[in-house]
Parts: sequence; structure tokens; C-alpha cells
Amino acid sequence: MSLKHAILVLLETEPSSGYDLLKQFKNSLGYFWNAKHQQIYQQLKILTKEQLIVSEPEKQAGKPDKKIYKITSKGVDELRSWLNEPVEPNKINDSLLVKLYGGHLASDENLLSEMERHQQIHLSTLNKLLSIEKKYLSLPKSVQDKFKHPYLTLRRGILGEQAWLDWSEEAISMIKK
Amino acid sequence: MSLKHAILVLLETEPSSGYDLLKQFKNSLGYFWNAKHQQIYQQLKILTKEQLIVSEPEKQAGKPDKKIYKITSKGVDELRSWLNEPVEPNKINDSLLVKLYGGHLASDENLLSEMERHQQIHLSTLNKLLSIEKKYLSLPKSVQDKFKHPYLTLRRGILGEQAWLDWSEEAISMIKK
DNA sequence: GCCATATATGCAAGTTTTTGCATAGATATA
DNA sequence: TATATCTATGCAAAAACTTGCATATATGGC
Repeated sequence: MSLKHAILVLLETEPSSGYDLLKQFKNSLGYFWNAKHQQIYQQLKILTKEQLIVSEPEKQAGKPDKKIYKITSKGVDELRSWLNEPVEPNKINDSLLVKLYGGHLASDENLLSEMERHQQIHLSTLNKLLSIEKKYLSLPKSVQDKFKHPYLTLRRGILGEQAWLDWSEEAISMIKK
Repeated sequence: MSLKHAILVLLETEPSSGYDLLKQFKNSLGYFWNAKHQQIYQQLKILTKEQLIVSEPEKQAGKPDKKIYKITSKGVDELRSWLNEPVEPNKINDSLLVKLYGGHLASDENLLSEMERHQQIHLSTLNKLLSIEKKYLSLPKSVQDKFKHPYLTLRRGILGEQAWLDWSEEAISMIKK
């Protein structure tokens, strides 16, 4: 389980609310982590009980109040020790490929429209990631250095999405034949 | 949940035992579906209760007996109707990227050895997939046509692994700098 | 002879994730 | 002015998945 560590790693970079974390996962880090809001809030409660993070309420005008969580030194220790352990390769369960595998039972129109729908999602993700990269590349070298590791994961997102799109072109033309 | 449909789609192609399905996921289809044996056997029980599949025992010499499951017409109906519904894009939760994201808290040696370990896994997966592709491409065109859809998913595995490896080269040289 | 791995299946308990429901003010859009 | 979406958090139940344990035969390597 590393929702725990995904949260710790983000809080180590910057104190955030549950909602902030949710937005990060949704808007930029979805290429490496995904979680529903219920899961995040629940995990924040658990991490607080384990004293790996602490929260402070933040009053906001015109919006509901936030709870800002920050990592404790115990949390940093936990994170450091987790970083030293090997991790399993990423488990893949891809329903779209299940669907394509059984494609002879479906119509080509169905498959093609599904592929195109997914293509649009991946294309918009790619564009989002490319615009984040653009921002990063415009930063001074010293700041770039500081965010070298997150950038390296961003590159994974970009190369991954590009490969997905390349494959989808190939797949679509194979279905059409 | 589409472990259900992953199993149905494989049984639609060929009647198999739980162990056969497990081997397929492990040895060739891991780029699109992964499941532990306990999960598969449990799901086969559920699918049997739902009458989407039926089993027959097969006695084997020198090996434990097998239960060969095959899809029923009700199962094919279920599969067909599922194939007509849109599926969600694949949820990604990649611990390795979490680790890299927090890489400034770890040592470069640690990160590099982890990357190289994963590289080897991905490389051997790629080789396995390429050898499956080779076999496929040596089949007569008529048979190729019949397995067009599974092949198309195999291509996803291949392009995906190649992209992963390309990224890993880039990432390793960035860590070293 | 021992140990690991492959074949073949399964129960039970625990953990993780999803789904459904709930609240509540603010802003944007038609 | 209704409706949708965004901000912000949470409980509870159900479903999915993992981990630990269990059994039994066969084969290959040291």
C-alpha cells in the first residue's frame, strides 16, 4: 500500500489540505497516482493517528474551512525508510484492453468510438503534462535542479502518454482493416 | 470490476482451468491484467454461481486434477453487453514513481539500483512479448486475422514496455547528473 | 536426500478501494 | 432563477484484493 507514501511524499514537498492533494492527483499527478476523495480523507485521519502528519485548520473567506496537513519528523523518517525498500512493479489492470481482446464479439463502430474517446482523454492529459513541462523548463536552472526528481516522473507521464497515442493510431488503423 | 470480464473473455477464446488462466495472466497477459490465484479461483466460483460459466473435471496422470471451465451462452451474452458499455481509462498507481518523486530523500545509489532492477523486469517482459509477436507473425494470414484483436493488445504491451525502457534510460542519466 | 519450483485448488482473515449518501456555501452558465 | 460545478470534508457499507495458511504430487538441481 503506498497511498500512504504518495500522500507523505506530497506533504513533504508542501503542506496541503485533503482537497489540495485530491486536485494534485486529478490535475497533474494522475499519471502516477489516483485516489478518490473518501480514500484521501480517510488516509489523512489514519496518518494523523500514527503521528506521521499533523493538521491545522485554516479559515477561508467565501469557502469552507480547510485543514492544512504537514508532515512530522516521524513522518519524514517513515518516508525515508520506505524509500530504502524495493517497490513492486506497478500492477496493470486495463479494461480497455480486455475489451479489445474480445473485440471480435463487438462491432467495429463500437470499438472505434471507444478508442477515439480514450484518445481524446489521453491527448488532453498529454497536453496538460506538456504545459507543466513547459513551465518547468522556463524556471532558472537552480530551481529546476531542486525539482529534478518530480520532473523525472513527469517525463514518465509524457513518454507514457505519447506511447499510448502512438499505439492507438496503430490500433485504430488495424481495426479499420 | 472487470476481473470478471477478463476471465470471460479468455474463456470465450478457449476453455481453461483456473491455473491455466493464472499462467496466461502471468506469462503473457500481464501487460493488461494481473490477479492472484486466490482471486481467480474465487471469481470462477462466483461466475459459476451466476451461470456464466460451467466446469468439468479433467483427470490427469501425474498431476492434480483440473477443473476445465467454459463460458455458457449466458456468459457470452453478458460479455457482449459489457463490450457495448464504455470503460473507464485505466487507473494508474505506480509506487516506483512515488519513490522517484521523493528521490531527494534517498541516495542516488538506491534510486539507480532500483531503476536497474525494474529495467531488467521490463526488459524481460518486452522480450517475452516480442517472442509472442514473432510467433504470431509467422502464422498464416488467415489465422493472423482471427487473432487480430488479441494481437492489437499485444502491440500495446510491446509499445508500452519500449516506452518504459526509453524513459528509464533518460531517468537514469538524469539521476546520475 | 533436500530444497525449490511447477502443477492444481481452496478457505479465512485482513486490508484497500469503491460506492452511496450527506452537508454547505460560492461561483459560473444558460 | 434554476442547474451545474467547484470548494471542502466526512461516515458507512459493500466490493475487491492481498496475505497467510493448507494440501498433494512431480520434477529438476545440488
